[in-house]
Amino acid sequence: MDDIDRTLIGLLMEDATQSYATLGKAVGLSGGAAHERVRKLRERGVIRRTTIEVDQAALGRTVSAYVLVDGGSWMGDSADLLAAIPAVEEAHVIAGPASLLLKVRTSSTKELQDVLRQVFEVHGVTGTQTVVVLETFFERTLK
Amino acid sequence: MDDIDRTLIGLLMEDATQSYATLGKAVGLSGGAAHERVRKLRERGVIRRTTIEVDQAALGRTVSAYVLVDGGSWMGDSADLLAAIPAVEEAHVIAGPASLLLKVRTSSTKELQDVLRQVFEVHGVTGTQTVVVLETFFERTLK
DNA sequence: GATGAAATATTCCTACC
DNA sequence: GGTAGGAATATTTCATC
Repeated sequence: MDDIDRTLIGLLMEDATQSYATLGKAVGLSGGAAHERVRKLRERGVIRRTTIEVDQAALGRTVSAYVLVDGGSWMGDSADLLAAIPAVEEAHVIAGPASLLLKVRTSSTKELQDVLRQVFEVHGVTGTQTVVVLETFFERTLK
Repeated sequence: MDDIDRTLIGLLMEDATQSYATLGKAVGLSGGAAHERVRKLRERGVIRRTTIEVDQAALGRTVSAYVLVDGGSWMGDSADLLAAIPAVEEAHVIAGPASLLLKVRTSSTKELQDVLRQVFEVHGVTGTQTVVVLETFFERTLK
């Protein structure tokens, strides 16, 4: 994991459709060598997968919210139960004012309400506090 | 934007290295037709770009935190000032207990402290409240 | 909009350094 | 680890429906 690997990762994050020949040129290697490095980064799990970035608003998901969850036991199957709610994008155990923090994305505030109801059904949850996003300045992936 | 488009988006989110022939077969179209649909989704901005998903921990970013910012004017150049801090992954204007919510990812708590110092330098910021992530159950992209 | 096929480009082996 | 070359595949364009 050297600077060349890090540069390759940065280039692929910007545009994963580039050819290995182009990538190689950018880091001073042959296409084959660049290909081999990327293959190993994938193999080692540094690169998890190649994916597309989708405009969530274009898919109708216009409501974003963060939900602080009180009392949810962070053991057992909480993670699975939360993962089973399709609108929950992230779930973290936190140090601070609550046990869990969720990021939720829905197509309406009504659907958000449904999600909160489902969260309440997770064992041990005693309360939620919801922070609704009014405007997103940016959501980016770090290099 | 029909069900076929939505299926194509879902398939590409899972694996954007699939050939158009494979994608076409999965939705009952020829490779050329699948290609044309994906091209239009890109053109219309529904698909923003093709990128890689990176294991942040493998890059040394092991500390994640959410920062509630009080008093930050959400007008003017706040967005630009926050975007200039490389560790800030997301910045949202929120309705609730604070003006802004940031997601921050750093390689140490010391670096997190530096970031908080930089946030304080943004015009109008009167206070911050930081929620440190202890464990991430999941971070996924919604279909 | 979709198809099928031709032209072009990329990926992915293999052999070698 | 890297290079180089070539066979196998994929992308992209285009005429046609």
